[in-house]
Amino acid sequence: MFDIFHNYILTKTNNKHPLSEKELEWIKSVFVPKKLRKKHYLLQEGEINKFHCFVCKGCLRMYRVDEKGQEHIFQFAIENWWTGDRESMISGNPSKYNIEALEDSELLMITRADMDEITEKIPAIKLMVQNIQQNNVIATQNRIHAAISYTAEEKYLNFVKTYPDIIQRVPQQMIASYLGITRETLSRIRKQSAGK
Amino acid sequence: MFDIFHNYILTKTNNKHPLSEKELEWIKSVFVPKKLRKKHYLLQEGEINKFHCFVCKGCLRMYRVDEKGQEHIFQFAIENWWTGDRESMISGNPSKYNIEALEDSELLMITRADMDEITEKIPAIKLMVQNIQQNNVIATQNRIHAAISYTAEEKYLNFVKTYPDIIQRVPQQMIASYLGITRETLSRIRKQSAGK
DNA sequence: CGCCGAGTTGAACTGAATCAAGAAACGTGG
DNA sequence: CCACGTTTCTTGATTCAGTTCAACTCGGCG
Repeated sequence: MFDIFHNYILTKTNNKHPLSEKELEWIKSVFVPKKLRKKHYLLQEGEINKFHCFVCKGCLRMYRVDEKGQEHIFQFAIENWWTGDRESMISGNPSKYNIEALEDSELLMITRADMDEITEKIPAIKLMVQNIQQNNVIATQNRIHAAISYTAEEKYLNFVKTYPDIIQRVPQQMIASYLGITRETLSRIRKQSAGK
Repeated sequence: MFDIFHNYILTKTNNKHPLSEKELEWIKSVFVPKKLRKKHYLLQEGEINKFHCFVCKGCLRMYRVDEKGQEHIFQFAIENWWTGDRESMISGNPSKYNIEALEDSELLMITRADMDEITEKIPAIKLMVQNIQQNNVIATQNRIHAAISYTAEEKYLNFVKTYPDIIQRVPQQMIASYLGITRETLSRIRKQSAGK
């Protein structure tokens, strides 16, 4: 499991800051491996999110249930993604989100304090975190633009283009939920725009 | 102008890391003051965004124009907010956004490199940046939730609650654009839900 | 004083939601 | 490996929230 993470760090840092033996040991000591079976939960509404979670293997969804009982997916996380409710982690308040494994998954978990410390003290991690934050800013900016500007069809086509690897792994209805449209609408869109 | 910024830093850091004379001087040397008249632009589509901009006074909007000629507002910025197209800054690509002053405004601008440096070397700034990033993560998470879950009315009421100070300063139609609804719909919502 | 941008209101229209019913696809246990 | 139940996807009919188009009001500014 740490091989995957190690590799991820190298990629994120363009091998510019290879990890020393010592640093690697330290990293291994602060991350907690966790296996999560399909349909099991990493976080449930009402709990306080204490960990950043790196996905070595598998697929998860982070979603919220509104007053009408409707589910809304905030994020999918597959290999080499991070998940966790950042709001709960930052504020210390109970989370409004659930994080559920859609496949059997393998994770590496780390507390916020440990993460802050290794980020501060290991150059490779610092670079990695910067890289993640930047990608996140861009992705977020684009997601908001899509949400307020696009039609249902445009939202779907944009998603396919942006996350081709996720399309194949998660049920349609969850894509619909992520996009803020109904599964019926998505089904019709797919039929109608097949081959575009 | 720097008084306002200095105050802002103190607030953001709970006075835990007051700035030394030297630090203040340094800060003054890397920020460039800029006045911008109403309807003038801080950034136009196609330009590369080079600066982080802190708003000391005034009000701006950051928006994008889609293929159909429709404007979509990504952000409003009033006193004590930061603005700028982070995507363009990070990627170095031409921006798809415009930033326009809605009122006569006074800004403090700083290049990314300078910002990175003072963030690294001045503890108060580091704390401030962390604080901003955290607020940003939370605000963003909530905005996405609102965009994919709420009805037009809920979006508006949520906006009023979240940004009561902005409501009074910007035209209705721009609020509508920010929320991803039409000005007519917003007008009807306001009439119908008056007093809620 | 006249014009222009902002906001409102009405009527017609439409994209997407809702409701309902089947058809595939999938996984699990016998 | 098949049979059964469950979940996912599709399709149709209907409804509705929100858009579009158009006309009109209001307030401010030049």
